[in-house]
Amino acid sequence: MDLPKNFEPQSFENEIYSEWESKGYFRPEVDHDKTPFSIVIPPPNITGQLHMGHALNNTIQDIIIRHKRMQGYSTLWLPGTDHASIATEVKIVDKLREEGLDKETIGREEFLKRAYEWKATYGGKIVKQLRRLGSSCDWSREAFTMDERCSKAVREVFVNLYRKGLIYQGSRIINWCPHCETALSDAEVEYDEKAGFLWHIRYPYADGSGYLIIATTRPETLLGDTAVAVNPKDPRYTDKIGKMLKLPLTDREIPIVADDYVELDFGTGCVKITPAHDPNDFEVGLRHNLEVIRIMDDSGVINENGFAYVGLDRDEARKKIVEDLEKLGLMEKIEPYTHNVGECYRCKAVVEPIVSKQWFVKMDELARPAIKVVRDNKISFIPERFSKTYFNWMENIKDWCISRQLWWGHRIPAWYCPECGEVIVEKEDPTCCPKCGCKEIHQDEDVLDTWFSSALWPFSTLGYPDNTEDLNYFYPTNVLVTAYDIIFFWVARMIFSGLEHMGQIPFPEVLIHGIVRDAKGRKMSKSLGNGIDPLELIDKYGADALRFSLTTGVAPGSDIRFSEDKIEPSRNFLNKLWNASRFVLMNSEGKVLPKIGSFRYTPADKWILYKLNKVTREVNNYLKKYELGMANAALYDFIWSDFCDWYIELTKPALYSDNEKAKCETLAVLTYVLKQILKLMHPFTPFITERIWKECGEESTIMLAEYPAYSKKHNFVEDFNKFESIKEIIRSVRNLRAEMDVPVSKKLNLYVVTNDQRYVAKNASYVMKLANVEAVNFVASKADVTEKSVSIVASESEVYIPLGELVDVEKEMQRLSKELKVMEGEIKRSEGMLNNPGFVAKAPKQLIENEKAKLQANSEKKAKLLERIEELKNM
RNA sequence: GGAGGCAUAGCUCAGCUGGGAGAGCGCUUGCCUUACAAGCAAGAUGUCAUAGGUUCAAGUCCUAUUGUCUCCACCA
Repeated sequence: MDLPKNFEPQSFENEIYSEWESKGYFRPEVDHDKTPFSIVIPPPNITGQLHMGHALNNTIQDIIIRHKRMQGYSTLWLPGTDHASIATEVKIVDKLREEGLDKETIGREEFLKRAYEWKATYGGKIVKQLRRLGSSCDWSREAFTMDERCSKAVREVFVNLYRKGLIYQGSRIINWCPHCETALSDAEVEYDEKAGFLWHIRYPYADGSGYLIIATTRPETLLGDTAVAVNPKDPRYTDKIGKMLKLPLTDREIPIVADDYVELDFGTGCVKITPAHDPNDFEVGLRHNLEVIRIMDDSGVINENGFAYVGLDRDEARKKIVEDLEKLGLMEKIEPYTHNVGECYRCKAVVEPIVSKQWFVKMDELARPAIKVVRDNKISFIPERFSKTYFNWMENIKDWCISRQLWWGHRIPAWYCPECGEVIVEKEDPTCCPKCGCKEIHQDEDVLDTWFSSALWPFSTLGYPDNTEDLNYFYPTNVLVTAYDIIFFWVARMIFSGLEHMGQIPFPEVLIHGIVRDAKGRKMSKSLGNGIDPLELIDKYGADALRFSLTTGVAPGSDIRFSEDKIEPSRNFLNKLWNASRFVLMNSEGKVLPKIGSFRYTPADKWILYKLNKVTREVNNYLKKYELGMANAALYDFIWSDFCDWYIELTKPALYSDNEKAKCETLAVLTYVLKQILKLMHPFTPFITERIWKECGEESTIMLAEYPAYSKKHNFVEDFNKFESIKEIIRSVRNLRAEMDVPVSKKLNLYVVTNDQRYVAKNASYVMKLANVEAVNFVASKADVTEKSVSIVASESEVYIPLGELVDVEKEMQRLSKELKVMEGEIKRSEGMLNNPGFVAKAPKQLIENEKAKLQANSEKKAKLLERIEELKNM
C-alpha cells in the first residue's frame, strides 16, 4: 500500500489525465454493436479563461459522459472552441491600439494574420484548462468554429438558405454598436435601467402660430426628425394634423402626422419621429412615407446632416443641443426620467439604432417547426419551465441580422458585380460574374455573426455537409448541457438549424443549469472583481473536490452561490474516502481474499451490502434524471455515515481477532464495497477513484469498468432491519454514556433482556467494540439485575447498565422523562391518524399497517419507560 | 407591460410522484479510540414567508398577498 496519510490530489491528477488521454480512453469507436451516446461541448470562446461557469458546465457533462461510458455506450464528448467574432476582434483591436495601430492601417490580411496568431497563443489555453478539470473529451475530434470543416458547413448552409430565399439583404433599422462599429442582432443588445431625463422641447409651427411640445430622451436625434406624430383620436391635436412645424436648430420644416403608435397618456401626446434612428419611428416613417435622414456616422459622430453640430460626438451633440434649445427659449422643461438603455453585450457602449443595409435570416419559416418539436416533446427542457422561455422567444422572433462589420469571422460568401450589379452566392468562390462575365467582382466585406456558426455545431463538428461515419453514428446527439443565459443565442438556433439542415432534431434533451454566483449572490464578473478562479481552487484542493462541491446541494436549473468555503467539505469528504481506502488496503496487505459470495456473510456484511445496493439503485436513478445534487448527497451519506462510521467500525472486531478466515472474509467484503464505491463515485471524482483503484491492484482503468447496477442478490431487507436493532443498542449506550457523564474510558457491563437472545449474542462483539462494553450478559428479567443501574429501552430489548455510585437518580429520571415525552408524542400522532375514519378508509393499506406497527412498538416502549420511572422513584 | 424563479435551522442550501422536517458550515459537550483532528462520539436549534382553499393527510398541490431575484418587451 502506497498511499500517504492525507489526500494530496496535486501529486497524481495530471499524471492520471495524461495516461487516460494517451491511451485513448476518451476516443470512442464507431461500433454498431454498441449504442452511441454523444454530447457536444458548448464551445468556449478562444478569448476565454476557464471560469466557474465553465467548471460547472463541464463537470456536469463529464459526469454524464463518464456514467454512460461505464455503462457500455460508445461515448463521444466532442470538444471545441468558438472564434467569438466580436469578443476576439475587440481584443485584437485593443492590442493594436496599444501599439499605436488600427485595423485600417494594417489592413485585412495582416489583421487576420494577427488574429490567427492570437488564436494560436491563447485559444489553446482554455482547452488545457478543461483537461485539468478532468473532462473526458475526445480531443482527437476537437473542432473550431472557423476550421475547415465548420467553415464548409457555414458555406453550405448560407448558400442553401439564400437559394431558398431564407437569407436576404435589406436596408432595415438595426442595432449598431458605435464602439465596435458593427451591427448587432437583437439578442446581442442588453438593456440596463439608467437615470436620464425627459426633455420637453417646443417645436414652433411654421406659420408662427405658437408651438407644440414634444418629449424625448434623446434630444440629439432631433436633427434627423422628419415629422411629429400625434394620436388621431387625441382631441388636443386633431385640428393640427397636417400642419407644418419648424424643426428647431435646422432649416427644415416637418409635418404633423397622425399615427396610432402614439399613446394618449404619455408625455405631451406628441412624438418626434426620427426614422433613421429609432425602430418604432422607422415603422411610422414607412407608413407615412417619411424621409429617412441619418445624422450619425458609424462611430456615433454627427454627420453632414447635422447643421451646426457636424463633427460632434453624440454625447457632445446632446449637451450642445440642449444648451442651444435653452438659449432659444425652446426648452419647456426637463424631468428626471429612468429608462432602459440598450448596450452592446461585448463592450457595453450604448447601442444606436440606425438604418443600414445588412444580411438577414428570415425567421418565420424556420421558427415554426422548431416550436413544434418542443411542443410535441421531441425535445424537452430540463427543468421543463425553460421551455416557456424558449417559446416566448421563438414565438416573437424577428428576422436575424447576421452580418457584422468585422473582419474576424466567416466572410459572407456573396460577391457583387460592379458592371451589372449581380449578387453571386455560390458554394465555390466565383471568378467572374456569371451574368455579364465581368472579372472585377468583389466579395462582401462583412463577416457572419458568431452564432451563425455555433448554430451548426452539433452537426458541423461531426462532418456535415459530408455524409460521414461520425455524423451517421453520433447525430442526433443525446443531450445538450448549458446555462439558461444562452437559450436564445444558441439552443434555439441549434434547434431550427438542425431541423432545417439535417432534417432532424439536434438533441432530444436540453439540460439547463444555473449560473455560478458569488457568496452574496452577485454574478461573478471582471469589473466587480468577485470572480473565483477555478484553477486556483484546483491547485489548492484538487479537481475532484471542485467537481464534487459544484454538484453538492444543487437542483437542476437553479443558480449556485459559490465561495471557497464550499469546497472544503468536499475536500474533507475525499480525504475521508482516501483514508477509508487506506484502512482497507493496509489490512489487506499480503492477504489472499476469498471471492465475494463464496462464504457466509456476517450480519454487518449483509447490512452494508443491502445499503450499498440501495444507494447504487438511487444513484443510477438520479443520474438518469440528471439529479446530480441528489446523487451526490446519496453517495456522501452512504460513504461517510454508513461505510466509514458504521461498517468499517463493525469490521474491526473481526480484523483485530485471531480468526484468519473471518479476517479474510471481512476484508473481501470491505474490498468489494470499496471498489463499488470507487466506481459509483468515478463520474463525480475521476482522479481520486482512479488513483485508489490502481492501488487496489487493478490493472485496467476504472474509466472503463462496468458501472454498478442494482442486484437482487443483495436485497437483504430483513437482515438489514434486524441489524438496525443492534445499531440502536449501540447508539443508545453511547448516548447514555454522554448524558450520564460516564467517562469514555470506563468499560460498561450490559444486562440485556430480549426476545431474540441468539441474535443479540451473535452480534455482541459489535456492541462491545463500538460502545466500549466489557461484557454483554443476558437475563430473563430486570429482577435479575441486582446492582444499581440505568436502563435503555430499545425496540427489541431492554438493556441494564450497573453503574453503582455513578448512577445519578435525578439525572436518570430526567433522561427517562424526556424519552417518555418523545414517545408520548409519537403515540399521540399515530393514534390521531388511526382514529381518523377518513385515514383508515382512504389511506394506502401498507401505510396503515406501518402506522399500527409503530403504535404497537411505541406503546410497549412507553410501558417499559413508565416501569423504569416507577422503580427509580423507589430507589 | 409580460413571463418565470425563490422565500425551510444562525449562514448556504437539499427535500423526487402529498403520508413521521434534512445536509454542510457554525454552535455546545466529551474524546490524540492502532484509516482519517481535513477526525470520532453525543447533542441543541425550525409558527417550512402570510392568508385562504383542495385532501383522511400539505414544506410538497391550487388561489391570493408580501418580500426578493431573473428574463423578455421597450411608451417617445
